[in-house]
Amino acid sequence: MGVTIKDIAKYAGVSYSTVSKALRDSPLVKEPTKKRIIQIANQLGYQPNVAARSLVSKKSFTIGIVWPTIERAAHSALITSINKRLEEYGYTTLISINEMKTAIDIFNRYRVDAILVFDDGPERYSSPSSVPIVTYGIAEDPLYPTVDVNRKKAIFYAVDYLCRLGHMKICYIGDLKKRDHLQKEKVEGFKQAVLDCKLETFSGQLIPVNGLEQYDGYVAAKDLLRSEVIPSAIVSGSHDLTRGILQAIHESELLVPEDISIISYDNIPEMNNLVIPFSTVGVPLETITEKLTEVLMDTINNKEKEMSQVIYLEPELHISQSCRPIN
Amino acid sequence: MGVTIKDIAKYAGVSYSTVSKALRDSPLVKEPTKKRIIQIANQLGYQPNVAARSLVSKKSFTIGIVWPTIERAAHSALITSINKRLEEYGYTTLISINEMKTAIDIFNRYRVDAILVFDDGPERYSSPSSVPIVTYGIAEDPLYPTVDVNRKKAIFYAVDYLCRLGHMKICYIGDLKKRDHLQKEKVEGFKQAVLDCKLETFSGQLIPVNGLEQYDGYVAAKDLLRSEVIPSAIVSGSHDLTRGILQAIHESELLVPEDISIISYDNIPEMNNLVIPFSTVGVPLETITEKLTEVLMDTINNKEKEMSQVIYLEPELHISQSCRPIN
DNA sequence: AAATATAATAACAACGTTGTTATTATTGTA
DNA sequence: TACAATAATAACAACGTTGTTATTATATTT
Repeated sequence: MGVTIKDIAKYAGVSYSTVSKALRDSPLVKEPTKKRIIQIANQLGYQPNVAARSLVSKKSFTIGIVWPTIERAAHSALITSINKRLEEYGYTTLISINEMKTAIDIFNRYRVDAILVFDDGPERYSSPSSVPIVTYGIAEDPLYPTVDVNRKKAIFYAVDYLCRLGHMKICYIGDLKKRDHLQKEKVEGFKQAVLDCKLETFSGQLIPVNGLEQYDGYVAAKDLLRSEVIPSAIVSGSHDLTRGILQAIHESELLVPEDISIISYDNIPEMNNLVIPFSTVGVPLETITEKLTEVLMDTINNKEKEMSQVIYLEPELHISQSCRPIN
Repeated sequence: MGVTIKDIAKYAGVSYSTVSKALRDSPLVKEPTKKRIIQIANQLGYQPNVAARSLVSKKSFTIGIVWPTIERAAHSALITSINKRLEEYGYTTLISINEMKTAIDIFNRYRVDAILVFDDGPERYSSPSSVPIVTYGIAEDPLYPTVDVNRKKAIFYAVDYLCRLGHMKICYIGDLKKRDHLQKEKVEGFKQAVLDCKLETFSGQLIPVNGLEQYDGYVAAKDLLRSEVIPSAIVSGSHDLTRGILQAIHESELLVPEDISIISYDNIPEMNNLVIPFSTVGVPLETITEKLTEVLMDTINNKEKEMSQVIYLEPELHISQSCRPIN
């Protein structure tokens, strides 16, 4: 069925080892021969068999991405970006949407060169893996080398910015559950900022959501707007929540930022596709991409020793049009 | 690095071929030996090397999914469903988000058993592939066996339903460009229904969008609501557009379905997460999953001859709360 | 022109697995 | 007890590739 180097060899009247070398552009084969072989290979539609190649060379030039939360839009932009970046290094990415443990097993069977795990959610299994793993997500007590965002600082920056604009009554909408470390950190950042900036504290300042989907944000914001104390600004815990919050606000005939200011965690291109370009706080997509790619390459090239186990990325404040000063 | 059957063999004091048979549960190896070997394999964290296995057996039990339009939310639910269904057949799925041609090449190198292409968009390349390909999408002049939705009928049903509710002034929001066959079909269904149901025709009845994202729907609906002729009902060309349309409607302080009825193409679970549960027209997710899985399995088992090149799925009307009768 | 150095190609082992064939151990039968 | 029949295990080739080693063809030196 598939064309092999032996087919090419027969066709070209050379040995198959010569074909192998010719296709890998080895200097050990004469230029005209090389050219002729490549020509024949193209003509026959040859595709190297990854299985055979990686069996002997122990390299697959493939990175497995574990992405169980396929619905999370925030990640699709990042994955697209990483895929493109890795391509420049000659690496291909393959994605599995199975749960973490299963996906890691699959990629181990495929002997990919490294695995990148998008580690949302509080469930965590350590899976025995002979393939090196890098995670993007939870830095607390990491099972593997991890790239993480300094979420606490991110939310701190958000509040600080609003404070500098003159806002005194600020709410946070996000996951308040204790067990989810990712979300907990953000809450801590918020509390810290409220304290440091000497802002008002009031009951109902921290608004919980049931999940991290758009709808959860909608419901939470709806509740908030129904209450008597309406803040002058809201900090939203994630992109998807923000969309829901916006929905609720529009239904209440309020305008952003005239009537209420919002700033969102998550710094992805989609933030500009909202009704108004959004002010955000978070690590720019390219920065995450760069760092993750770098860590992956270092891991593959056995530079783990020189790497620290956890890398924190510094968030940035991105000012756009969703917040206005209070006079 | 990785544990091989030879390691297990050494450990168990048997030949590696016995290990191979034991792990594949062959009757040729004695029960106690088998048990002991499996025990050791687990203990050592053995993962079979897919490369070696598929090299000799010419089977990988893997299906490659080509999904260049990773951002399209509508597909993520379908892919999740298919992944789960194929698992029941003992197949693993791997996803590539590279452009169609590249992705097909990659999966050919990996010698997956079949490739499933999500073929949105008008750009189409035929790539030489020794691995069988099935596409979900464009049935017109298909390059490979294709599963498609009868979109024309779907939109027809939508209009017909609105008509039976008494609506006379109905708009269609969607892509009107000539070159995109997927979208063109829907427009045809709309025109046909308007004719057959003897509905009003008026200028501005067909509202074009620039893309298929939420924002495109928002802009289009915004335009519509600014014009003097506001219809009593809207047919939306896709889930993402619908979200945008809803946004615009809420901003105009109109209510669905009290002030305006909407029905949307696309029949995915997310439709229930909108502000109100949505009436839709389309093929239920499970039906698509079932058919795609069936076609993939048939393709792998060389039953192409018995298969027709194009399979049209029949859409269904799903009535929920986004449309109301006109009295 | 013969001997040697070098360039080009061919041959072969290895990677980890499976399926087939060969060998050895254990029965059952006369 | 000896012999065949069968059960259990071992040995080996093959899959398509790469890297190393062996062979042959060509160029260089004297």
